[in-house]
Amino acid sequence: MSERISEAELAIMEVLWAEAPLTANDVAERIDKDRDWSMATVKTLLGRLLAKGVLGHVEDGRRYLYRPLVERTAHVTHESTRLIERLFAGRAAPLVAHLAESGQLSAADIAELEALVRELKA
Amino acid sequence: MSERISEAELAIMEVLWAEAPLTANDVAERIDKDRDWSMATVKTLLGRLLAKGVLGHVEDGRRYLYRPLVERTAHVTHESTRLIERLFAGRAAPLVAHLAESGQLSAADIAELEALVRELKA
DNA sequence: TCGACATGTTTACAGCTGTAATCGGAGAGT
DNA sequence: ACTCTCCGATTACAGCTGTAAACATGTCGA
Repeated sequence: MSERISEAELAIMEVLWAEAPLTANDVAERIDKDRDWSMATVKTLLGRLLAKGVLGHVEDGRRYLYRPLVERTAHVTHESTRLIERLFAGRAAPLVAHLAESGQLSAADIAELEALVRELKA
Repeated sequence: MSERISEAELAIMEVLWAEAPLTANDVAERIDKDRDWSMATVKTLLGRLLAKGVLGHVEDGRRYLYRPLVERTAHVTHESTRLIERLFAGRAAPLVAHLAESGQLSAADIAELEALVRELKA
């Protein structure tokens, strides 16, 4: 299970994670405008996601209502884990250390981390 | 610049980030054994990485000595940023929060984070 | 000098991706 | 009943990936 979701497919999933079930048309309307996809593209991607088993559909008259079959959280966990495995030898802390060293942590991030750590210790 | 490095290509890069310059043969020898690649595969990947401009080579007699042209750190930053942008709206703290919620932080990770946060505040 | 070996280059080929156009069938309007 | 329209399904096609075989060429031992 847990087929890979590509970049373009992710855009479709995000729409359906935000709201479901939706028709193909609804999805197309909600896709980030500056992606500028044709309806055909949206239909292709919906088809592929169905084939991959990460989307499901129920018939509604002559069209489908699509809904996600995997949760966003599961996907996020999957992708985060992959990154950590590939680039940080499977350990999460070095990722955070790297973010800090490469200046990718804002003051707000640091404050949040501090609160988070306090909770984790509790 | 900064062409995408694929999964298989990354294995080659890791070898060269660990030690360079190396000949194609050296690289093949150092590739993780259980990846079980033929010499041909290694040669193809080296060629593609050269074409992408992330590897450089100097001639050494009739063969090449390959060396990375991008630093591992730069690549790691690039990939981390991509993940954070795609799945966490560009904010780093939610990533860490997610790792915590999905139980991907070991006790050691938490200890490290604590130390890290203390340093960041300083 | 001649064949074996090493090494980079070219070609191969299936599967995935991004991006679509086109086809075919079912309703809707006339 | 006939046509227009909507919608999923099929087909298209180039570029990237994973994995490799075949080719060309230069070198080195016999």
